[in-house]
Order: sequence, then C-alpha cells, then structure tokens
Amino acid sequence: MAVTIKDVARLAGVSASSVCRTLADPGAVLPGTREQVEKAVRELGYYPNRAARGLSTGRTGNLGVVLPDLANPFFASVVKAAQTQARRLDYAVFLSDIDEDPAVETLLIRALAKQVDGFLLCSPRSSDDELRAFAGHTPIVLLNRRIGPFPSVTVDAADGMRQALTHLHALGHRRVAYVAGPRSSWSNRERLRGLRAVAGTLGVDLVEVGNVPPTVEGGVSIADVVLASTVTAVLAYNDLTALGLLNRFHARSVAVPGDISVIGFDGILLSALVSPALTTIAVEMDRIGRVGVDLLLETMTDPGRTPIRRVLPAQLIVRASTGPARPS
Amino acid sequence: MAVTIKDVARLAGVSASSVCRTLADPGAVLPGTREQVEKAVRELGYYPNRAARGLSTGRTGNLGVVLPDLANPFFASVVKAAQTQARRLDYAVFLSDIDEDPAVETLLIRALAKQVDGFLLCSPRSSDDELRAFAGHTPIVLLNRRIGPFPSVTVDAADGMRQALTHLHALGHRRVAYVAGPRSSWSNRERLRGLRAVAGTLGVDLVEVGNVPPTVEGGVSIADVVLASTVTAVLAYNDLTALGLLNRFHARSVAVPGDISVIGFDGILLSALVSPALTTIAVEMDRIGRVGVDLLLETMTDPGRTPIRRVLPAQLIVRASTGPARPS
DNA sequence: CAATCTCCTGGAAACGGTTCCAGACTGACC
DNA sequence: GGTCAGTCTGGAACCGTTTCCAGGAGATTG
Repeated sequence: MAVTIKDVARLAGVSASSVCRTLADPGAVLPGTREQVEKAVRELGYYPNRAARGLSTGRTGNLGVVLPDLANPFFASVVKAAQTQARRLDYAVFLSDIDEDPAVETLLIRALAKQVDGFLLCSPRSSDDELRAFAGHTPIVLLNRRIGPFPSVTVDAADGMRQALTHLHALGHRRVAYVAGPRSSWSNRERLRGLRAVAGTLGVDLVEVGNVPPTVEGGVSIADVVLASTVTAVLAYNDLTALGLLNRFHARSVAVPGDISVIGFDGILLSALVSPALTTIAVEMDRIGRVGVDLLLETMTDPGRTPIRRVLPAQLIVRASTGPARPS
Repeated sequence: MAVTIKDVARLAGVSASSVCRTLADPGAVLPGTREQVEKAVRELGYYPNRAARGLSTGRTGNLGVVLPDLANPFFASVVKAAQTQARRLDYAVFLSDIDEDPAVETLLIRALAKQVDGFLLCSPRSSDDELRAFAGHTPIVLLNRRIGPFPSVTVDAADGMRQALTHLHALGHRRVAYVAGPRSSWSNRERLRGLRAVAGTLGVDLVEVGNVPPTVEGGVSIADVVLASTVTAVLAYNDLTALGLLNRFHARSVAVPGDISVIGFDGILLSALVSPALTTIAVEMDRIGRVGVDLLLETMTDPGRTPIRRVLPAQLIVRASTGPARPS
C-alpha cells in the first residue's frame, strides 16, 4: 500500500539500513549509494513514517496542545502561534479542545501522552496534583498558569490590573466591579489578586461579581448584576466577557462610557472593532504560544534543568469604552 | 520508562497476547484472566501506545485537519466542532494552520499522511491535481470546496447570495459591490458565481473589487475603493472583511446603513456584537466540522463508495448594517 | 606482501502493539 | 473410556524505522 523504506531499498539495490543512513546523515554513505537512494526516494515519493520512527527512537516529533475553548480568539491565537513555531522546528501538533471540562482534560492527556514528546497546557483546569502526575511521564509547559515546579509562560496580570485601575482612578472612579471568570482558572485568581492589592492602595471599592464562563454569554448574563451594584466602572475577566457586557448595556440603553466604563483583558482583535472600542489590557498572544513551544523544547532536551518561568508584560490599551466617572 | 503491555503481562502473570485480547474483547478470555489483567492495568496505569498499535493495525486513530488560518473564527469554530466529534468517535486530531500558503499545505499533507487515517481539508488552496494525488494515498474530505470525485461539505452560497441580494434589491439598492476574497479560494469563486447570476436576474449592477485577504485588514484596505465605486451597498467575501469595511467606514464617518449597507458571510459571533450589528449570510459552522468528520469516517470505512457531497444551507440574518438605499 | 586501520555496508534486534497459529485443556457425547 | 468439538492460551511473526554490531573491501603502513 504505502511506500516503505524497504521499497526504496529494493529499488536502490541497497539495504534498508543504508536508506535510513542516507536520510539521516548523507555524509555517512558513499556518494554512489546516496545517489541511488535519493533517486529511488524521488521516484517512489517516499516519506518516512514518523510513528514508526517514534517507536524506534522514542521521539515522536509531536507536541500536544490542550486548551479550554478554541472558539475563544485568545486561545485560537495562542495555538496558531504555537503551531507555527512547532512546524518551524519540525514538530506536528495534536490539538485538544476540552470544552472547559477538567475531566476531559485528564483523560485526553493520558490518551495522548505516548504519542507526543511534550504538552503545552493552556490554562489547565486540572489540580496541581494531577499536573504533577502528568509531568512525571511527559514534559509539560503551562500557559496562563504558574505553579511550583513547572516551566510556564504567564502574563503580568497584576501589573496590567495596576495600569487599568490607575487609569480608572485618574478618571475619578472610586467604586469598580470585577466580573470573575471560571473559579478553577488560575488567571482569574491571579487577576483578582492583583486587582485587590491595587484597589487597596488606591482606595477604590472593589465589587466582585461572578463567576461566569469566560464567554460573551457570560458577560451578557452578568451585566444586570453589574448595573445593580452601583459601580461606575467594570473590569471583566477577559475581552469576550467585556463584549458581552457592552452588548447587554447597549440593549438596556446604558451609555458606555457615559454611565459606566468597561475594561477587558487579552486584547483580541475584536476588542478594537466594537463600538465603543474596548479599553483592554492587552497581552502578546502570539508570543505566549511561541515562547511556550520554545520552552517546551528546551525542557524536552534537558529535563533536569531548573524550570524557566517566563512572565510576559501586559499593556493597557486605552480606547473608547472608558471615560470620566459619572458623578453620583 | 513508560509502562508497556509486557509490564502488564508480567504483573498479571499472563502473556502479552492475553493482555491484548482482554483489552480488545474482554469476552474472549476467561473471567479469571480478565480480572488479573484489569487489575494490573489499573495498578500500573497502563494506556496503550496508539502509534504502536497503528503500526500493527494500519489504523492510527488520528485525523488530520488542515486549514488556512486559525485566527479566523470561522475556521476556529469548524475545527472545534470537528475535534469534538472526532474525540467522541475516539479519534485524535492533528492540526495544521498553513497561514494561507498553498506550498505549506502540500508539504504538510505529505508529512502527516502516514500518521493519520484521513484528512479534513478546510478551504484547501491546492490545485485539483494535487488534491487527487493526496487522495490516492489517504482518504480526504473537503470542506468549503467541491470538486469532482471527493466527498465534501459545502454551503449553498448561491442561495445565500440570492437571499442577500434580494434583500438589498427590496431595499432599493441597484448598484452593489462585492469584495472578493482570495483568488485561489473555491468559496470565493462560488460566491461570486452565485452573485453574478442573481444580479443578472434582478437587474442589479455588480461591481467587483479585490481580491483581498479574508481578514479585517483586507476589509480595511479595500474600503476606500468600495466608497469610490459609488455603490449603495457592499457584500464582503466574509464577516472579517465586512468588519474591516465597517471599521474604515466609521473612521471616515460614512454612515452604515445610511450611506452604505454592508453584508458579511459566515455568521461568526462577532458579527452580532459590532455596531451596527452586521447583516450576514450565516452558515452552521459547527455542523460543517461535525458532518465533515462523519463523512471522513464513512469514507475511511468504505473507500469504494460514491463520494457524498453534502451541501448545507445558508441563511440570511438581517441586522442593523443594511437599510434603504440612499437616493442617488 | 602481510598486517592494520578506516570506511562503508548488510543483518539482526528492538520499539509496543496485534494477530495468526498451534497446542493444551475442558466438557460432552457415543 | 476414547473421540471430538470447542474454548482459551502462549509463542511467533509482523507493522516501519532505527541502531548496534560484525564483517568485507580498500587504503595505508611497516
């Protein structure tokens, strides 16, 4: 059926070992042999079976990427960048969307473990112990989560929140809501932690509402609660949630930023396109994916090294959804 | 290192064959044996190596999904649905984003071919001949492209365009622009074809501009050309392009739909969130992915059968970006 | 010219499974 | 009790590739 190394060997009149050697290191073989082999490879359109190679070498050439929701542009951008970087380094990518379900996450990681050389776990929802168990078998790099012994790529959410709340404070806001994302999300806890700290420093009243799913629907569903909380500004867990808020506010004829200011998180493309354009705390999504792959490959080649924990900057982008506080 | 079938066999005190049998068909083995094996499996946390299994059985349990751009929410939704359906049927998914580059597409398909049981090609940019060559080795299903001998899932773009142009015609529009997407895109040609046909019937002047990349930037870049063409309405290749148009129109203080009406294609989530909310020709993105996987599995189990070509409906969703034609 | 060394090659084993085949054991039937 | 069918088991071969090892050929040296 498919053309194998033996077919090439037969056509070239050499052994399978020689074909293999030619492909791995053309210099290790006589020029005549190499020529024969290369000719046969071309003629048959031979391409090595990487799964079989993986069996021999213990190196599959595959990476696993696990994420909560591909419909979230944040993750789509991250995985796109990761995939591109992986391809550049000659790795293929197994993708798993777990639909925000931690149980699926565990199962999938186990099922895929033998087929990949390492995992990129985006915002993993599993417990620390489960992660430790995975890491025992396969190298992992965490994106958007930072715990003990794992290499990770995260965002300086506290600093982002500082920029955002400072911005709101300067506009006169003194009572601000935070719409919390999934309880099991490390980023959510981290954002909230940063926010609490700076709220204390600035003397801003922080009202926490939620938790909601990190989607537009989540934002829509909590918008009325936000309005009822008599705040003059609201920070959302992420841009999708913020867009949901904007949408519901618009439907209820609540002016943004006239009646209430809104700030998102992530800096997805859409945030610039809605009107009013969303003020947001932007992160470099591409870079998260790219750096994640780089870190994973380093971890794979040298599993003993001290895990690197990269923290990328967050940057407030002020657009049209924030303005002076409505006098109360 | 990793736990293999032999470890299980040793612990259970049986042969590897028996372990294999127990796992494949528990009824084929004595209850005592089964118990021992199952106990050992649990104890060791054994999970079969699917790549190794693939070598023996010729069935890898993997599907390849190839798409032009994951940052486009249309493809993200399609692949999310495909991945979910694949997982339900116990397949894992190899993902490849080719960044709109046909050369990458060819290379990737070849490289992955031995590792997957079939390919789902989303809006493939390769030539018909290349596709035929791929299909000789591995089953493929085309999404968003319909040619000769391949199973495919497409959208009734002509009918969508009919609905859209009828809508515009009823609003008094007589001169309408179409912003063309990538030249190599079958959907683009198909949409244009449908549009031309119905424009002829309705007596609407069709102005074709582009081609542009199917992105927001593409829309932004062509917006001024659209304005200069003195049309009262514009249909974009897809929603992203339409959003780009809206964005640029807004920046130039061109009123939508007061000065010009805008219609998109795909029905991505964002189209409902911008303001004015985008009138669009919506397709069932989830269903494309799901049906694509189903078709692929059917093709894999019965390669000889007549290829099924599913055409899904398109549905005009009228929102706020279309209105009566400005009298000229 | 023989001995050594280098370079290249083919054969064989291994990776982790699956599956075919032959043999051992059980129970039933005559 | 012997035969036979049927059930269950372990051994071996195989999937496609890599890698180790031994050996052969040619070149180099004494």
